Amino acid sequence: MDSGAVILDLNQLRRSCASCSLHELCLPAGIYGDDLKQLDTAIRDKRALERGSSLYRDGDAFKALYVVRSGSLKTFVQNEAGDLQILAFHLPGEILGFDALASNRHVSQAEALEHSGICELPYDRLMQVSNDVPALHRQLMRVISREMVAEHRHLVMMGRQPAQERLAIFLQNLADRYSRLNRSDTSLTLSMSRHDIANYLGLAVETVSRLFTRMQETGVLEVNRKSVRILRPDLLAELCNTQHPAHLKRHDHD
Amino acid sequence: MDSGAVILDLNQLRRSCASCSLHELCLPAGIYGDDLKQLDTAIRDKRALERGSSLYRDGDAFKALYVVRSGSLKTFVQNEAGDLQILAFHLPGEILGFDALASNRHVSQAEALEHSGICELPYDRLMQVSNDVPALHRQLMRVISREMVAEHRHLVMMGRQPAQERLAIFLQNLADRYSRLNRSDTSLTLSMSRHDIANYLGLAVETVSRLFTRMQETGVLEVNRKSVRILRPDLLAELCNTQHPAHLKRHDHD
DNA sequence: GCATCCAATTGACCGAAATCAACTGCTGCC
DNA sequence: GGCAGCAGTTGATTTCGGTCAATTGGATGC
Repeated sequence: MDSGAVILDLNQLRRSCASCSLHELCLPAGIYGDDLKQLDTAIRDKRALERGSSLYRDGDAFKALYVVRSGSLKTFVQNEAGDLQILAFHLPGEILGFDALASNRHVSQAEALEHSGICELPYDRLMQVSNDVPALHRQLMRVISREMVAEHRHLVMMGRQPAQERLAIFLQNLADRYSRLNRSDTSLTLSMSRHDIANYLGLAVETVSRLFTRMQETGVLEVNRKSVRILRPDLLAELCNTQHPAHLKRHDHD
Repeated sequence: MDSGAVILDLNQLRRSCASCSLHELCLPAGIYGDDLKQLDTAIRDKRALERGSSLYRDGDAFKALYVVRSGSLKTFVQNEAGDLQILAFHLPGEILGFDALASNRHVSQAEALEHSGICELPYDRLMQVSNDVPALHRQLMRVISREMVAEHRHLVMMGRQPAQERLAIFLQNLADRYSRLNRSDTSLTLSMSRHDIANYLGLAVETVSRLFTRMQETGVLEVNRKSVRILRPDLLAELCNTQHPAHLKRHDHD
């Protein structure tokens, strides 16, 4: 209400990249000194996003890339027939919006899974800065490439893995990313619904629910609604790689 | 054998971007005049690739991006457990190798499906040129983004679509790309095996075979080994979008 | 505090596609 | 020319995960 609150909010949001705790995980990785200061000028802060509200939608004009500063989001596409596919869940430090580079329109939607803070990187500013800072361009490409590689993993999972492995891989991947954020990698708080998990994994909600139960019964997890504790990381790792049918494996290559 | 043959071969391969028939579909799209000449200096020609031989493999150091000039390739990943997933089939004008930008190593393999010609774009030269030609950077990002969007479509297919739709979508997509190359979009010559198609679609070979038979029986296709004629494009389009279960559709978004 | 609503779980049943198996027919090689 | 070997097809059977249905239980609101 009063201007004090506004200033406080701005202080919280307006922080330079150099002092941001996500520094090493975010776009600035590998960019230093004056270059980093210049990058700072390209970053516009963005108000917080409430759970369920959208950062961008399918068809929106491309204006900026976005970095998750806090909270989490999901991105998804919908085809003409209306089927919805979740592409990814995004944790702090991760960059969204690359889908729009091709056509200057977003072809997916990004929605907050919880109260989240976002840094906005207006694309034209970013391009201006990267004229002076060649490293920025390379870093941007690296980040996109990283995202492509992650998508490849998703694709392998969807094409080849049975249900239990999918969930195991999903949980392990989340745990890995949590630990990179210096959070516990054995005690996860899932910000997405079972429905979202199921959709992301290409499974039915019921299957995901049953798998959670089964993994709890076998002592791998302790599940309590959104909170998942990994009791046996070793067993979870095993579940990620059980043997499956031969025809899916490498054929004659090599 | 004689030097005449060598010169002919070089003539065929060493052609500037400006005169290349793939011009408008390839990296040079949107780059003109002197900029295009400069881009030309970054392009090293590459010998032809025989069917079954690899352009790069998992673990290879990243040196260059590659453009398919003629023929076709498949790219695939293999996880630790050995399951292989084909990521894409690449037709003339398409660019490969972006997966290596993230880590400076390829994390996938590219293999020729038939005798193919390749343009090599050494990455350091490309970066040098793009310092002078800002449009090149943007174009590169656009191309990567386009690839990401294509991967999203693949992901929707894998996660949500039943078998017949997958094959229909695959064929229609191929037909579209053929027509952009000014080839017939009703008469396809599949350079990949049934095995490859099945793997790409996340299905068993037998399922793919049965689907081809069924689509022939219903008069949609005329199939003869590698050659597929689309008799009823309208029916094929319908098959791409039949109705499926409600839980996969959009939930409350909007 | 209680009613409503929706997320999540659990159970029973079903079906699409995988697996297993047999066979056909190219293709290439001696 | 004939045979080996593999790609592809076809059929029978199984199975994993989806669908349908009922129930639980945590939140939210009055």
